[in-house]
Amino acid sequence: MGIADDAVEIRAQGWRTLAALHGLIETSLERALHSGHDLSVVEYTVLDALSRQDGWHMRMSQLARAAALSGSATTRLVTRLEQRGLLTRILCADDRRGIYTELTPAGSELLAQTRPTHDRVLADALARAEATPELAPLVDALHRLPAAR
Amino acid sequence: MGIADDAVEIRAQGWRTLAALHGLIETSLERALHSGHDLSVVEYTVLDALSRQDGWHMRMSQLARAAALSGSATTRLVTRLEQRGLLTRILCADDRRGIYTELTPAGSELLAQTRPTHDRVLADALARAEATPELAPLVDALHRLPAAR
DNA sequence: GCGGATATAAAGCGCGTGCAAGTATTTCGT
DNA sequence: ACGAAATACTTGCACGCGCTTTATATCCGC
Repeated sequence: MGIADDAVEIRAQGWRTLAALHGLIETSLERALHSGHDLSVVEYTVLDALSRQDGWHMRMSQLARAAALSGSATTRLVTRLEQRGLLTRILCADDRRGIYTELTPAGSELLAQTRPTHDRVLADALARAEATPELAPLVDALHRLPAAR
Repeated sequence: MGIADDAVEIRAQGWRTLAALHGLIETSLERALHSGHDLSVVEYTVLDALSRQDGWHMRMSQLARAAALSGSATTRLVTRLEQRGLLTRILCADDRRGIYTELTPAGSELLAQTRPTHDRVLADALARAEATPELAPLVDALHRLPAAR
């Protein structure tokens, strides 16, 4: 086994760890948000991304990138949230192909109610991951991430 | 904003980064494996996990954990792969409630054919991620992960 | 032995996803 | 200025997933 093979194995190992941690967190969040606030993780992600734009709007395609979703999934997700009155579609004047989305007051409120749950469950999931030998190093790295920017 | 709020924000930021990187890799792999070898990422993960046990078998529940899947999904996944002749169910002698799964020669062969694609696409996705400012630090951390064990 | 817990299967249900095809609108080449 | 190519979003379709229920076989403590 040469150096190149090692590199391949290291990447694969890293990816497996990443996937495992992601799965753990996602499952925890999914259950908590769904049962407590009728929101899926992607839905929360979208609302959160919109709120982070603070008063400004986002295009569907930007939203798709932010949530790592396909175009079609984004359309339906936005439709879903729009019908629940959590956001609004705004046709854009300068490029009439584009559609902006914006949080409604109801959307902001639901997000505010949900955020504590989200943060608590996230902290909890990370703590559990840290107690798992295979995942601990990644969790550590994650905590140190902002310093590296 | 106090120290506690900072910690919450750091966790959320880390989770967003993790999710973004995971999504990028998963989408790349999904497309490549599906179009090139008729395998989904989960299916590949399962075959890979089985091969890594090297001659030994895995229980359904272990498989479920390894692939971050629910019980029902695992049953169907194994059934699917079994019908394609890639693995076999083996009733276990010592605990006859349990069912072991084992790669067939055909499964090993398909895995061997698929692995190069998998590794290439993974390397490629990581390279693209490293070129993205927000993701680069995490990718770095991932590379350094094995050293931290 | 007997009863409660555990491991898996199978089937039904609703749901969200990606892909491919379709429509509208803008941009570009000449 | 006109048609082709590119872009933004939508819709039809098939598929896999999670959850729940029903069923079966097996193990373990008492």
